[in-house]
Amino acid sequence: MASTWLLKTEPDTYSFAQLLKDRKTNWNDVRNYQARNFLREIKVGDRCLIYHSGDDKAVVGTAVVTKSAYPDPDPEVKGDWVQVDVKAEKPFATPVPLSTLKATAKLKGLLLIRQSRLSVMPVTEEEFKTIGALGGASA
DNA sequence: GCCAACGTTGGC
DNA sequence: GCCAACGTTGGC
Repeated sequence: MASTWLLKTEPDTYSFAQLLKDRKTNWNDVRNYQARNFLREIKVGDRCLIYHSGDDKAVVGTAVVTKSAYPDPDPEVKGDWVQVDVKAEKPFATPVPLSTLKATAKLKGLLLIRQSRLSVMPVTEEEFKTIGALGGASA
């Protein structure tokens, strides 16, 4: 059974718009053990919310996993880090800002709110649907 | 193995 | 630009 996740990115570094343009990308540069452990649990077909930190601070769209965790192939990378491949699914008609996430009772448990520095985190099916509805995505 | 110091991230 | 949260590092 597929899981749902939230992936955070700095729009200056790699934006969802760029992902839409590329259609798919390797989600690399995660350098946090907790985030890495979540990355390893991600499976092909899992759906992800894409969140922009920094200036946007909003969930901007969804993506689908096309390859589960594999070692970062960059020889410069020291240590046991992994990445996954994702393809763009759809952009939200209306990006859902952090302030809205915080103001929504159903989303009180979001890890994003409790632990803002985590860059890869699980979300529940219900949270995924709730955020999708707020963003105007058709399920 | 503990804890203080320090660095980084991200929101305001 | 500041501050809070949290992770990492290094001394003991």
